[in-house]
Amino acid sequence: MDNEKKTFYITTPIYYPSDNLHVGHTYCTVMADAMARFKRLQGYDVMFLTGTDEHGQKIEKKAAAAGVTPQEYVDKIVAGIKDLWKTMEISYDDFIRTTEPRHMKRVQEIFMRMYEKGDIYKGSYEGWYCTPCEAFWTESQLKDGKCPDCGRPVYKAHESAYFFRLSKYSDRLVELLKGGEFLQPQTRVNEMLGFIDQGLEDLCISRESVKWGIPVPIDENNTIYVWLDALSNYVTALGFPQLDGESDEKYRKYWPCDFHLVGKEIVRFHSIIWPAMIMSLGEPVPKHVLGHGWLLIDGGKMSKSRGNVVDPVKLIERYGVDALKYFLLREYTFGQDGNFTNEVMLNRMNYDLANDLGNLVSRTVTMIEKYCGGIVPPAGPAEGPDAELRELAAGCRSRVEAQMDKFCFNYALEEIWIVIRRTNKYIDETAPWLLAKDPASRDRLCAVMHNLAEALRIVSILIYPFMHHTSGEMRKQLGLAGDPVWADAAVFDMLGGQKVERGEVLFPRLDVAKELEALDALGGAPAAEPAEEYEPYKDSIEFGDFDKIDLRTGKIIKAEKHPKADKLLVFQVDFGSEVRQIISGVAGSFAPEDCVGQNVIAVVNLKPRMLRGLESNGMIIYACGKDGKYQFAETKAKPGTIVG
RNA sequence: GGCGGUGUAGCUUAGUUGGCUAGAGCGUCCGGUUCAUACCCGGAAGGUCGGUGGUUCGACUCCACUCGCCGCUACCA
Repeated sequence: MDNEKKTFYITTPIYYPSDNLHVGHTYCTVMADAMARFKRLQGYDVMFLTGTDEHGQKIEKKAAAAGVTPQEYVDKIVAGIKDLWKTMEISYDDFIRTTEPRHMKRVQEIFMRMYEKGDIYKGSYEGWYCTPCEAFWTESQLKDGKCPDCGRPVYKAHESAYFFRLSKYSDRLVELLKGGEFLQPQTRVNEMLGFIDQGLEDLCISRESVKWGIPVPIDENNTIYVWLDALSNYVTALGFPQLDGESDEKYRKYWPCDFHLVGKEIVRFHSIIWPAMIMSLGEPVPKHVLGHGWLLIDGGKMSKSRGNVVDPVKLIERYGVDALKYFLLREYTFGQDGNFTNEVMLNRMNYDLANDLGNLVSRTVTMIEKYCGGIVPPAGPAEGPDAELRELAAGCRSRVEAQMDKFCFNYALEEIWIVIRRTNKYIDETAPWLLAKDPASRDRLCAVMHNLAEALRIVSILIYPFMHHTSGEMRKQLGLAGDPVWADAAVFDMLGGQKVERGEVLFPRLDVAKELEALDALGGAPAAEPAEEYEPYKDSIEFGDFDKIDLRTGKIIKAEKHPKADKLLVFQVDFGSEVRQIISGVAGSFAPEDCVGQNVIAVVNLKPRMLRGLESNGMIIYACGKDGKYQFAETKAKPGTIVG
């Protein structure tokens, strides 16, 4: 007998537990959860994986600063993350931590397989490293000389390391990306193709300096670097590679993955590096990678230092899991950035949940109690708007499916709300309170009540993947037993004889002005004291190294935009003995005219360098904030003075 | 600078291969109703579909140029 259900494997990224998570992380996980619940309801055998990426230098340093071991440090934060998912009722089937033995030993095995295949070789690495992001960047990737991801300073690091022959897979990756629907949204495909087009460099996959990581099996001085370590989680959690005495049954069952849900900032790793690794292992590549957008606050990225982090726990405490999940899934379009504001959220909760859905349930149950003794009547002959309501409600299921297939949670919910709004209208059209006054319309009144209950029953099934509490509460109030069955959502006239039971208000109406005030007071308060994160000092150097640098004061006597580069300013700097041309990438921070007359400190013995056709002879010293804005290092000394 | 995307009512947005009076939600104004969480229902106002110029019998939909924003990438000594 072959009754095996179709499988569905979906993942979130594994989060980096250096801090607690915010609504942005929650957003991604909520989408994955809704999809997982939806697929289960449809009858799929679902595997929903999330987890944490726990290695790396940043954790090492954070732990040291906190005076605990890295393991203790991550244990604590991971416990917090699991708590959050519990609060959010995220229905993951497995939670993988990269510090678990099941993961670590398999990553080592993966390393060995790739090594033995000749896809990993030893070399030496030099690059720019961003500690907070745990990322190496090539010179060309830096933005204003800083980490292109977080805008913080990077420093040069070099050491012996192992490399993955990423370049070898260029052609196959292009084929994969062009092939169809591997990566969505489509605009990301162009970006990735453009990236590959410029030539893929081999990827450094180990680090000498980081101790907190999985050791390279053949070299105790190296630990495996984040990509190989973290990305592998999607298969190690399933038991791949198969190890002695352990089962890889799940791998054989669920791989290749149906959907890797990731933020747009890590699309590249998931659509280039990860498939290349899988290709190297000779295994089938994942079916889809989906890059979602970010939740922005006031148009900017959510970040601790900006003090605009939204704490999901506080929102849940105040409004409930379902309301928050509904808002996140309804308001934003998959793949696009969305602006998060408390006001938009509160309005959504009021209009859609309290006014439309909550109130509809309330008025329906009340009327059935009042007019029908609390018992849902059987179906009656259809008349007036009945047919339209039935058709709309019963047909909604397939429309929801169509939207969910495209990960369009917002449109799926919109489809459901069309039914809800139509049902509200149906009450007005049929005016049960008038029917109730005339004994002759008794049958019609019952038929109307039946239809209302039916519409709500269907809605209770349709919203289950998104708001299972609300679904349950609705079903309780409608006197429905058992879990929702997806097939039942396409059928009308199932009810008759159930005892309804008026319950609590599903979603209380919120006083928006009052709530806004309360939320502000809760600590959304901007940057009261944005826990300033300072960069760790670089490794110490010999005095001799420092003494090689010749620093002098100078005065800018002329400043203009570089004609062929939008980020560069071309300065003429008077050093007393001579006037030199120095170019800096600070066009984003200063208007040229404001720079004239500015005293500066500059390195004067740097080798001259051509920048877009103009020579730069030296380097001006700036202070650079985390916002990427530069400030001059002030001096009052006269031009030409030695700084040291 | 290169490549890609995007710009539709106050806000968020729908608009398959070009075709009747460009849809929807929220907001605004007017009206209706009372079963309900001062909710719900109806109606109206509001868009020269970023700008200019083309192709076409006809363009929000195609082409060119242009402006704004966004992403990837490059210059940042």
